[in-house]
Amino acid sequence: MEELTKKQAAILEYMKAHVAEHSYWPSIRDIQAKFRFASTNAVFGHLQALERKGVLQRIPGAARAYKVAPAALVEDLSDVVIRYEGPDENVLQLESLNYLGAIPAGLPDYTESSGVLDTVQAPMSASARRRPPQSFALRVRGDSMIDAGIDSGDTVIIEPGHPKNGDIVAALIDGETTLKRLIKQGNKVFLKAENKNYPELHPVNDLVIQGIAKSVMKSI
Amino acid sequence: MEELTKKQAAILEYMKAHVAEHSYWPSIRDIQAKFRFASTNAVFGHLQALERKGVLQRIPGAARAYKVAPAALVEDLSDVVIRYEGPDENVLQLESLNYLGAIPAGLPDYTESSGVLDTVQAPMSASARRRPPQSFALRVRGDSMIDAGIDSGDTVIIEPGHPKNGDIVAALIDGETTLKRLIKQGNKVFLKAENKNYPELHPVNDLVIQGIAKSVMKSI
DNA sequence: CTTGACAGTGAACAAGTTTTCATAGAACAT
DNA sequence: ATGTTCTATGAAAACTTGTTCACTGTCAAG
Repeated sequence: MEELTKKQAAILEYMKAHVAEHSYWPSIRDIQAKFRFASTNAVFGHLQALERKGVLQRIPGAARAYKVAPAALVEDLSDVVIRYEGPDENVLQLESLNYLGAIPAGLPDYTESSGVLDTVQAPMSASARRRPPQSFALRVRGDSMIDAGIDSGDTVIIEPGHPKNGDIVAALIDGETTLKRLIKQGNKVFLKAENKNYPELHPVNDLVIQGIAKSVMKSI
Repeated sequence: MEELTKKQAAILEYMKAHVAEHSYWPSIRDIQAKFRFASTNAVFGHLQALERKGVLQRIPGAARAYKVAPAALVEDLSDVVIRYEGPDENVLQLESLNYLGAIPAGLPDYTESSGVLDTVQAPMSASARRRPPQSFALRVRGDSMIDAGIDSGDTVIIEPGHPKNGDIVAALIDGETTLKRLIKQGNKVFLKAENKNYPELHPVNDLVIQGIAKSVMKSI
């Protein structure tokens, strides 16, 4: 995906933050004011660029109406990836859920991960972080991760990034998204189901990591 | 809280559904079209009513710009509530986190609760539901709910609604939000910590329920 | 040294939207 | 009977907002 310029990224961030805080999108003039542009057209150009680069969708003619694109998450896994050979019977069946459109703003850095959602209202929660916008949610079907505390019906929040050995990842296998633990032994990569009944390691090739599972969400 | 008329409720529902599906608010004309009004003013009147009744906040003059009121959730618990007498040592300390502004859509009904987030990308997940916009998230501090699988550091998603006996609720006690199980015995109401070490029931008065805990979110 | 992407100004237009005004029937309580 | 609330129409006013046009400048790549 095409890279965003600094200004473009800043504007996109501002827009998301605005939605998060106010629950509605800023107008072009709102953005103009925020960035001290002398012309609305400066903003207009950036919005065009953001749309061209696929990260923002505008609704022509409509006021304060946008969508953030579902974010392409294909990582390069560099040295790791080989080829995938055949379907996996024990894969988790996952439905694709859209991650919540707007992520509340607050602190600018979300490089370090662990927290949840984000803070806006409480000043004391200044240490909270937010998810990168490309995060998405998956609803789990199947029991292959029950030993990791992830049950069928749970929703898993996936974030982009380079997975480390041992991470639980969402991987695209045979056109389907699966959730498993990533195991690296020597120069081989395996996907491991966290279920005593399926103890085997599955060697994989052509692995496309969609993101790293950061948190589970369970209904009470 | 003042009751909504059927039409008002329907319009509010539609608006929420629209935000959920498109990530931006409908215009008055959108609503007019949806309900087959011959005049925009029909909608306008309803919006005024919704604002007057405190469930919707309009931003005067701005297009497609609304907020849903932080849900006047002061339930009537009618026969139930008495008075609160003194601080509770075992309350959960919670930080207030903002719930994600926009919820992806799909189906229009979210009266029945249980699921998580929602679907947009996958057609197969048509059965998924979404949260009411007034939902919010709380980060848990303390261990008084560990027996319910809610640990310190977890994030709990709270939804508005009338709690049933046995529900885990977020309640405002002494100015602080606490998370406990709601127990109704006869005409008395108690808040119960889910921790073997604190087995007592705490009778409460002046109980303000902020919402019902629907799901927990755990970091992996 | 030209080309193209990026960034911006300034003004104006057209369309999208909210808001106001005037008017009125139906249901319902007083 | 009478007022009030809810519902709705129809038209117009007023404002907001996205969009376009013409023009300028910077900077890096080819």
